[in-house]
Amino acid sequence: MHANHGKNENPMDPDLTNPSDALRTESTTGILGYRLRRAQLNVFQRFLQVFEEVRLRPAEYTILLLIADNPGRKQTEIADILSIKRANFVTLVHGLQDRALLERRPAPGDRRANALYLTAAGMQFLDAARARHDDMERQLVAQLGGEASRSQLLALLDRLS
Amino acid sequence: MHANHGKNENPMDPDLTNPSDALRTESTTGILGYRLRRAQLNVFQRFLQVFEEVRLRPAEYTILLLIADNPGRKQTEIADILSIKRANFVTLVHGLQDRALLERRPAPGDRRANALYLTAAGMQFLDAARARHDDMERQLVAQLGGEASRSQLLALLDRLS
DNA sequence: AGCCATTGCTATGGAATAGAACAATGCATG
DNA sequence: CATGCATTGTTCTATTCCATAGCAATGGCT
Repeated sequence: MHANHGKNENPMDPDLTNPSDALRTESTTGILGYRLRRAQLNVFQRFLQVFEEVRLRPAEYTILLLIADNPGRKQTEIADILSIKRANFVTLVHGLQDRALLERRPAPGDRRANALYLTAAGMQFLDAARARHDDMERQLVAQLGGEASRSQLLALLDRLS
Repeated sequence: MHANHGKNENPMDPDLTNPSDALRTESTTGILGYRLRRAQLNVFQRFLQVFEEVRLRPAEYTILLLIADNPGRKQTEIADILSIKRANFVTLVHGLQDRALLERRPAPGDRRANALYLTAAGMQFLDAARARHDDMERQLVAQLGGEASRSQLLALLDRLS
């Protein structure tokens, strides 16, 4: 399909125009992983900018979202869904707890586990964050070319997950 | 990986508190950045597995590809294209040079710069890597549902980069 | 009671990424 | 050609993310 190897393209046009010309990047543009990473980095970069003001990072945002929709779940459950190791999840949860955005209450029936809940401040904070994020998402959708493109992209990404 | 063990399901209490029920994840499934990250992590994970045997990481693969298609370019040029900081690029290039896959020759006309070239071993190594990667890519395309889906995905990712 | 799994946690290491600073060199302009 | 500024490769360092190992407390099963 695209196994471009070494020299090819147009043999009549041997690139003798400029010594410090643009580089040839065809070999990377066909790599799905590379393109995925570029796009993901770009989107995350925008997220970091938008949320720098409120000091919220992508992982933290998804944690708050999940707890909001699943109050009372154990740390491990939330961490597993997000594919975050239990060990690393501790720091994240403690950070959010220190900011009084969530609570760790003893889980009923299991004295080992912590049940996670958003505080009132946490819910309020999350609402604001959601609004902020919705704005960002709208920009991305506009960049993609519309809602249809967005769902198309999500469907394709789903097949890679 | 392993979900609930399915041993807590008593017919007596169906879902009063849903102790080990599936979590609600709708809030995250609509987030482009989140989905991008999941897919990218998955693809990278596969790359790492496939290339563990030959000890090649994604960044190194793209470096070799770019040098192969642009021999004699300066480090900064290659690094810039890949959005790798000059400082971090040094380690990567030195590692590949230590493995005799590439050479840093003095750039003609600029005694500060290094011109990068693949060695014969480097080209041979890259050819094998390319074959290995093409196999992986074919698997991904199959997962996506065909070549049309692949180019569609690439086009969409392009709008986010 | 005994054994194993799970939960939250600490400690630690590796890898990616970013910034500061520096010597050598290039380059432009006066 | 002298001087000031920019660039190149480099080292050092800090931060963040991610993975593993291990531990005390607890749960659950037999």
